[in-house]
Amino acid sequence: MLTKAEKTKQFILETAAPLYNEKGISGVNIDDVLAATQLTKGCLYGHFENKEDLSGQVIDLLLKKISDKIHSAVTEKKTSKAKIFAFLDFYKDPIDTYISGGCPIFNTAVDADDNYPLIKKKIAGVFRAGQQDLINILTEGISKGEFSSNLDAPVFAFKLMASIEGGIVMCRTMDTAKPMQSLIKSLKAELEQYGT
Amino acid sequence: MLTKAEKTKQFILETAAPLYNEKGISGVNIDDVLAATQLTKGCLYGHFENKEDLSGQVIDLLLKKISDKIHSAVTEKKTSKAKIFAFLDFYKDPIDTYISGGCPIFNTAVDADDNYPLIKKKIAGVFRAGQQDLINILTEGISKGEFSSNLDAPVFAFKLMASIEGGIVMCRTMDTAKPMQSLIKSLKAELEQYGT
DNA sequence: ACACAAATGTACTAAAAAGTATATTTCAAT
DNA sequence: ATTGAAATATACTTTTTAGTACATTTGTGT
Repeated sequence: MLTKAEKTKQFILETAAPLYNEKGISGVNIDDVLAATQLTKGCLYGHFENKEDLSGQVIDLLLKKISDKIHSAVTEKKTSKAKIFAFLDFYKDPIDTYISGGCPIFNTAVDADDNYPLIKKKIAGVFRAGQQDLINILTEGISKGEFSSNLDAPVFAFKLMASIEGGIVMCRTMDTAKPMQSLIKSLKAELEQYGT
Repeated sequence: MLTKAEKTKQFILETAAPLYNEKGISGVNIDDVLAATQLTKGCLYGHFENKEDLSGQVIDLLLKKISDKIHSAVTEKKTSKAKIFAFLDFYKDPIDTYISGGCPIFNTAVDADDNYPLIKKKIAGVFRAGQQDLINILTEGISKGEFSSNLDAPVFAFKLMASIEGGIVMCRTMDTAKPMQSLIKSLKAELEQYGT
């Protein structure tokens, strides 16, 4: 069973997560976290050494949550095509996102670039892992005859991720989900061109 | 002729611009700007009311600079295809960007979302204008017979922007320009499918 | 139920950042 | 060259944010 302290710590992390996703690392301050959790400084600093410690653990949680969620959405499908489609559909609503504030991977990537080299490295790992997952799915699809071998898996995997992530930010800024639907359709159609 | 004060103000804005692009609005503090410009508070506050005023004007400059630069890179080409290619090539080096720190439009978009509604609106305008520019180019290409009328201009324009912007962030995070080259090639090939 | 440790709250200090008052310097018109 | 206004520097105050010391409360094994 989880001890009270462990529960509290987890609660702080979970509560701070959307805050960090919305405001960015340097945009969040301790008082924001205290207000959101309704806890006090003594309590917070009992669980985290300092702000940097808190930030690091919140980012880790954010990245883990979204990665797991995507991974499970994808792996529950059977065919390669269905898996790729599931990945795309995961992002179909860029306004009301899994964690409030957009895609944490991308938000943190922009935030960490030039500022937090350690976190930047983590995100790079997440990007690489994500791309590799997609490459594996596409490659398997090719070897099973689902897709033509003309499909360049690494390039298409990158294109999928880049356009989805870019699309989310654009849609959020313009306050509309519509272009995202069209984008996803277009990417699906692009993949189907390689269908056999 | 520019008065001394106008020159100084411009100098502050130009010097602060890359700082803002790298660190984000809430990541920059006045002392950073003073250090970069080698000026003093008295001078800075002589030209700007407060930090918000400075931030607003810096962001405006960033957006104007990049928009102008892209616009001129595109309009100097003659055919629609060459224009689109010029747009893509503009972003071919995501590491060493026009203004240090990546694409200011995108960086600011992520930064402003959830935090600075006013700036968010400005970026939305920039996105819309950019998309419209691309749509016009594509539509003209269709009417002139350069591209098939099967090409869905708004969707493809959005796809171009989204994937480019997403690609920049991914490349910067992973510290490699290569995927960007492949992405651009792929987008060019995609457009050429509609060639007549 | 008790005791002790773990967890949390309160009230503070320290540090960092923003902003201001005023002195000094520099520029540009006479 | 002189003078007044504009521009800039210096030295401060204020505000905000991070962090700490210690008192109080709460949970848990005996």
